[in-house]
Amino acid sequence: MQIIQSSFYQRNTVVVAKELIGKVLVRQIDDITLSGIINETEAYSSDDPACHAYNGKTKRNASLFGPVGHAYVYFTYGCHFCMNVVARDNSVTAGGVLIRSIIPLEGVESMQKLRGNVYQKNLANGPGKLTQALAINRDFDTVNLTKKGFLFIAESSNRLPYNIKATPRIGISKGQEKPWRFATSL
DNA sequence: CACCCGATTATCT
DNA sequence: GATAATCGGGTGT
Repeated sequence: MQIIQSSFYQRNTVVVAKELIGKVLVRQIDDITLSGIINETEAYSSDDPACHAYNGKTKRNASLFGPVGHAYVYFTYGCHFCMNVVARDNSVTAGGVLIRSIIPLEGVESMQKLRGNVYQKNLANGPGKLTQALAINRDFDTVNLTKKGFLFIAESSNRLPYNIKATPRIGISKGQEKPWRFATSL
């Protein structure tokens, strides 16, 4: 299992979003491993009105301005967490990639318990769902994902996805024209 | 299967 | 006081 280094994230946010498709998100809970293949992402950078960091740094979005390869986790709609990976080049002050969906790989039974026994297809196919399936909460904000620990991202041993589609992003009111959502069905 | 709506809270105006 | 990078359950076709 090869962990992705921070240099991977020190590039244009949109490029990182696209290339994160097919990587493996790993969550280690004590001696249990939960993992899944990332198959849907969205790019948000500070030059984009849809980005949380567009209007400057606040307490909530501070980690988007922090070191690349770390997590940005926020709470929304009163009941859901969403997870981003901080990624940007030097042309912007903040940026991150929203992980929207993973395909469960290891620890499926544990994910089902965390999710309340839903079918595998619906286990982690949404930003709020995957954080619940992996037991990710606000405490994971600023966690370093480039070191082996309880949460990190690794190269996949599976074949690379071949049909990545770029489409407009979901659930936003500004910047809707940018095709910065990436998805694959593997 | 399409559409509608409530939950529930941090953040900003 | 309004809004939000969502979800799941409900209703109606």
